[in-house]
Amino acid sequence: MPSSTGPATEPPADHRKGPRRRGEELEGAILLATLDELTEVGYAALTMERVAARARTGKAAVYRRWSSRAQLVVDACRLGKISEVGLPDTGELRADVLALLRQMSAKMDSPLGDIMRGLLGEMTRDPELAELIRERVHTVGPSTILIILERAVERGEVEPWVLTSRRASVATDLLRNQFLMFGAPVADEVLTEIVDDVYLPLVLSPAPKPPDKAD
Amino acid sequence: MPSSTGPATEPPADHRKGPRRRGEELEGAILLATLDELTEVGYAALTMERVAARARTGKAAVYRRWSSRAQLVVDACRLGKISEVGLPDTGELRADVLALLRQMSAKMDSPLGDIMRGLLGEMTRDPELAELIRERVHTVGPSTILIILERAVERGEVEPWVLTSRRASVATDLLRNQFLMFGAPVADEVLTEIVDDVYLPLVLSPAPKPPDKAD
Amino acid sequence: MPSSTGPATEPPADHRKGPRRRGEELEGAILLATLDELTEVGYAALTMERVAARARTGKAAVYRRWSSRAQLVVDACRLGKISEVGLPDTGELRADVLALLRQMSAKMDSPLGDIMRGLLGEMTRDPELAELIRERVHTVGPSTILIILERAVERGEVEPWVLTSRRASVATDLLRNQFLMFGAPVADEVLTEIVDDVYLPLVLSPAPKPPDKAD
Amino acid sequence: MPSSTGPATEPPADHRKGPRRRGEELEGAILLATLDELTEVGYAALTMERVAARARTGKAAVYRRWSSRAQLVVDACRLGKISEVGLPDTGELRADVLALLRQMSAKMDSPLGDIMRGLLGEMTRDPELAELIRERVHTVGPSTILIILERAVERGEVEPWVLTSRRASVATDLLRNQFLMFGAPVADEVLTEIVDDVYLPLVLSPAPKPPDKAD
DNA sequence: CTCTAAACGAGACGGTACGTCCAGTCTTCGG
DNA sequence: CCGAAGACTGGACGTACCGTCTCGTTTAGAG
Repeated sequence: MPSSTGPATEPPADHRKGPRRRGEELEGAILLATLDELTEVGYAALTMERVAARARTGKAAVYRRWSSRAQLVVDACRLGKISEVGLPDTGELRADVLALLRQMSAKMDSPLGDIMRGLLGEMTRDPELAELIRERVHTVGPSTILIILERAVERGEVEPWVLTSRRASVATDLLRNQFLMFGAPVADEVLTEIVDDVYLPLVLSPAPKPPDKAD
Repeated sequence: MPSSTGPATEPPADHRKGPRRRGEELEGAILLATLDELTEVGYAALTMERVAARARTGKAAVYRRWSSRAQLVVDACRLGKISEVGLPDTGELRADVLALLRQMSAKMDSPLGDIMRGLLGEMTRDPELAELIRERVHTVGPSTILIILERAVERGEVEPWVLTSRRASVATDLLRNQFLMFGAPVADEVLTEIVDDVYLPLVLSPAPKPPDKAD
Repeated sequence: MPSSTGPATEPPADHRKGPRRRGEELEGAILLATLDELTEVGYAALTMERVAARARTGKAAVYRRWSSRAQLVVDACRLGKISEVGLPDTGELRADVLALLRQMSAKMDSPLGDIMRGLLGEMTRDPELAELIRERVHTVGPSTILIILERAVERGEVEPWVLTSRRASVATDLLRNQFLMFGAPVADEVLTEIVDDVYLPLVLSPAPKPPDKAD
Repeated sequence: MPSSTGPATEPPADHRKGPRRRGEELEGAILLATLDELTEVGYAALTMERVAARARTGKAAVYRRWSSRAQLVVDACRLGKISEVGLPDTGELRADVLALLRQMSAKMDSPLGDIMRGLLGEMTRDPELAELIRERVHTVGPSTILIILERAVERGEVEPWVLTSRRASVATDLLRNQFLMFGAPVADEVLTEIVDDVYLPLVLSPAPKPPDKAD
């Protein structure tokens, strides 16, 4: 409900009369329009043309700021805080991780799921964009789970070396994979399996010893 | 180079003269054209129009068989055995898994990587298609790793319960996630990390005990 | 309503089972389908494809018998007696002619009007077809008005030379022109004008003398 | 030969470089392309696609201005003055009329004949278009013959009431009918028959008296 | 407080591809 | 072996967007 929150601040119906929007005001209007389009028709059907029309501006004003659909959408998500997740803090590692996975799973079942799929497909074309997308996606999980782990370390639940290990992000990585392969919603049973059968055993076990053979 | 292997069997340049292709012959020609397009321009730039032109037929003949780009590409991959991986058999679990991951990683660095990304993005739109894609993708890893595990079980390296555990496919799942998030090629160091730091500890450890609390 | 009169004689729904229709039976089915299409969608939108589908057969079966849409429609009209007009016989020339024009005008306001327009447009392409169409169109007027005139000659209303004069068909020619230029329905006032202001003065006046100058 | 007259003014071969054509310039280019197509392949084979390609523009630019083939062709004819006829002025009614009919007959034997046939078939579908066509066709005859008649009235050859009578346009109406029914070229003998046997007797005779019975 | 340069809105432009429909031709296979 | 049924090649349909561009207008900010 991006734009429905502030109808009073909407621009007048016809901008040929009245003051013309510029700079940040216009940028905001375009991003809002993008969010509306994303929720209504989804990422795949979002076009620059429709976004411009919805924002009551011209395509040039959009292209001047974002050279591709993907970049526009990434920015719109940032504005909409669409991919924000709360930081669980139950005092126990297992509950924290499970809460995080559930939040992520809920996001994936919203329009954000479509968006994530779509953006992943465009990462090949533009390395810069790829970096942007990774940052976005990472805040939905990896960076959060690190904080969760740090607290567990402070509580003594988890040993410090885990924080820099590949094991740290296995839970969110597996959830992401599950979503991409099987779609949303992800069954809660799957989440508990990931936590209890895979993740907790990994982060609670002692440090692995390096393999005998390098290769 | 799908079609370049057999120029002698290629259809004549102009089908207005000469016998008209039908049924399987035509179907094969279309799929070959699809493979050629995939390798030349990639999945994102593949269009029904170009495929039809390249196969020297009309769009209708293509749409009669495949109602969408994605379905066509899935079938073409099947024909081209693009996603086939060999079954490693070194007599040792670690080497087998590492060999599999390396094969998968190589595939992901070929046009198949693009295709995989693109198809994942279209899974939302069509559940039937989603199932097809899952089957395709699963043969590139999950089904193979199960065989590898079974052999390890026979050798006594791994306990049988692992075969039905979520742990079984963690290696390929993490690799897939790594590719989707960070692109190809996947550093060999990452593969060994996945194997030594995550996968082997998981499948070689004793069975997890169920959590104390259900939720 | 060509086909609605005899649903009992309709072919079974699926001809892949059951005996195939051949020869006259199939021919009749195609012509019926053509009439149905003509009344439903009109001449302009009639296609060989739809006719074949409606007759539950293939296009080749249609093309084997009629090499063009126009020829098919001409035959269908013949079957449907669409262009038939009654022969007025009131005992008076003016009333006969007026009755004929009114009949023709009514026909022109039915689907036949569309058909006539359409066929006239295709006469250029095929001289054989042109001849067919002329015959069809001529029975709706010229040939009938000659009979009317013959009776008037017998009654002594009209002099015999008129029968072989260009004047004989002026009434129907003008009506046809009026329809083609201004569409149907043709106002009754126009019909009486044609009769009283043009046609009767022409056929009731004495024979014209040849012009003084040849050119 | 619409476009062949001015190769020097032709647009550059590739409009992707250089300034884009807009407005009237582009409109003119499209109409020229239409005229060229009309003379080369005729009305029936004229397609929006070929016109756009020939004018080196996109289909959208054509559709934006003309929503149908017929409207485009009508405008192109207007530009090409294809249906223009000279105004004969010999000082004698018979010679004037004959000259007009011969001009019209010549036009009908040119591509304009095809065009006229084709457009007549499309009048049913679109009343607005029908009006446009009528205007076009009317300038090729009816409006001209009225001027001829006016002059004859001034010379005393013809009585004034003829100008507002249906008789005035009988010559051109019959010629048009002759063309549509029997095609072009119309034999010169037919033209003289229309003039000497039908038209002159009609316009030179005294005013008709209204019929005794209204119906 | 002008005057200029940039940004804006609107939408036309030259293209590409869409998915559908149809024209005619050719192949297959049933009767 | 004929012919019915239907798949084939080819191409036009009218629409939607792409990313660029032009046009006139509005606005900010420099002088």
